[in-house]
Amino acid sequence: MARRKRLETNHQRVPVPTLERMATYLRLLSDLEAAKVHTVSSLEIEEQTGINAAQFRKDLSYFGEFGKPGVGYRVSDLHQRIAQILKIHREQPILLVGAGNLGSALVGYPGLREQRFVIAAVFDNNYAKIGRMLWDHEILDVNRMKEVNRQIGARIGIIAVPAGAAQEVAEMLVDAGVRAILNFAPTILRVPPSVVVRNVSFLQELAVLSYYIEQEEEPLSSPTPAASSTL
Amino acid sequence: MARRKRLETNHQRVPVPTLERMATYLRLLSDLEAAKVHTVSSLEIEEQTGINAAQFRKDLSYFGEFGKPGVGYRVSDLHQRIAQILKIHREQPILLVGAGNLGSALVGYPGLREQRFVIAAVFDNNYAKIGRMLWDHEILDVNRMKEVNRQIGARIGIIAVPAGAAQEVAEMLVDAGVRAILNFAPTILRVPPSVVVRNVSFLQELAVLSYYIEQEEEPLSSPTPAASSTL
DNA sequence: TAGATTGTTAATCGATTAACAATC
DNA sequence: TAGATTGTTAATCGATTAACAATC
Repeated sequence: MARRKRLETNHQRVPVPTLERMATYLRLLSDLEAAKVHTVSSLEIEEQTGINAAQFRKDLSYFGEFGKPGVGYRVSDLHQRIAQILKIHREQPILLVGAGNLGSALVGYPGLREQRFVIAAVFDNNYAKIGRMLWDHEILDVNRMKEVNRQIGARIGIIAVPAGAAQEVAEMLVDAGVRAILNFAPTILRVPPSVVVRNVSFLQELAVLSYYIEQEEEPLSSPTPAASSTL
Repeated sequence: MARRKRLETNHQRVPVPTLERMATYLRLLSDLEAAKVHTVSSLEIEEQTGINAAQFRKDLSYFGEFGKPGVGYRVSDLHQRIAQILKIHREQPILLVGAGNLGSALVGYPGLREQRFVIAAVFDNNYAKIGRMLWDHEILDVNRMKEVNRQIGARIGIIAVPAGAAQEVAEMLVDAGVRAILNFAPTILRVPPSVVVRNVSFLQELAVLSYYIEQEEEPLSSPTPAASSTL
């Protein structure tokens, strides 16, 4: 029912799966660059990622022309242009809310910097934590978020708080000017249509994996009724 | 090209998006149960999750009949049956590889237990870490994985190691009997077709979000244009 | 019974892939 | 030039949603 207004002005609406793959290509291209490979073809991309070559070319076609027929793609060019498309060619500041275990792991994750994401401020609502350090960040009071972000101008926020607090935090982030939220809490967030949310839920991922596990009739020691018929 | 043999025998092949949503329904149902709600209709599910009511009913239809026309679904029944479908109705042991920040956050995450996932063993290859404790787990030598898993019989493994080590770890997990892998490393894993992999890549998620950020012509000092037209 | 809501079929929509003319 | 590989159109596939008869 809800006819979502897409926030991008672009040429053509880019499918989300395409964007996800763009990030994959970017990573591969970094590796190739590091390996001093100068040129790739779409078929080589397919071999290395498992993503169909036509799919790759189609994905790129949403953004322009990138290759030379008969030759392929220059690795460094393509890398740079994709980085530009995803807007990670320059530093992107991020607000992190939640200074627990997960928050700590995120701040300490070196991969972020590699892709030019910078955690610019860390917030928590726990007075026992506020004022203490998380790595090289002082943990700030969540209530200072809006004020602090006037300086930073971050457009991306990460929610790493328990499910019960997530909705409230989302609203604070939006109020502070954030337009995109990465949500680690297992809750469905309600935000204005102009704000994009993506959820990272490893519980959900585990549940999906769990489904695929063959139900090996129990390492059944003795009789153990162990209802069998899976049907 | 690669015609993937699906490992499930089931009636009909269940779409992955359906499985992902099943996990969402499960979570919602837990909340409803806690709130002492006894019955839900598909329309109420739509209101609370944003997932189309027809979609919900279609999703369930892959697994059988769950509701009463004119009435709806009994929350507790539905919860239990979905848990059974996803095989999280009983404890599911997991092997965790990588005792770094991320691994630590995972072991310390209380949500896992709530969904009956149990991290049964933690491995690392760093001799400085092996033998030390991560929460209540002794960190074990990766090379003991196969041996240790003979006791545990875990079918699910989590990879929380740097990208460079991920492929090797994946192979060790498979060798140890794991059939499903949750991969946090930013690499594409190559595994036998009988093994399922799901990737959790928050860098990728951030990259996707980043794309959607309006490119506000730099916070260029004074006038603050504050670009409005979302169109 | 009348009203509500299911389960399922059919229609729609969108994403993936194959095929090929254009071009280096 | 001949061979390779692109960018794009058309064909296929699969997932989402609307519609409705069945049924509580």
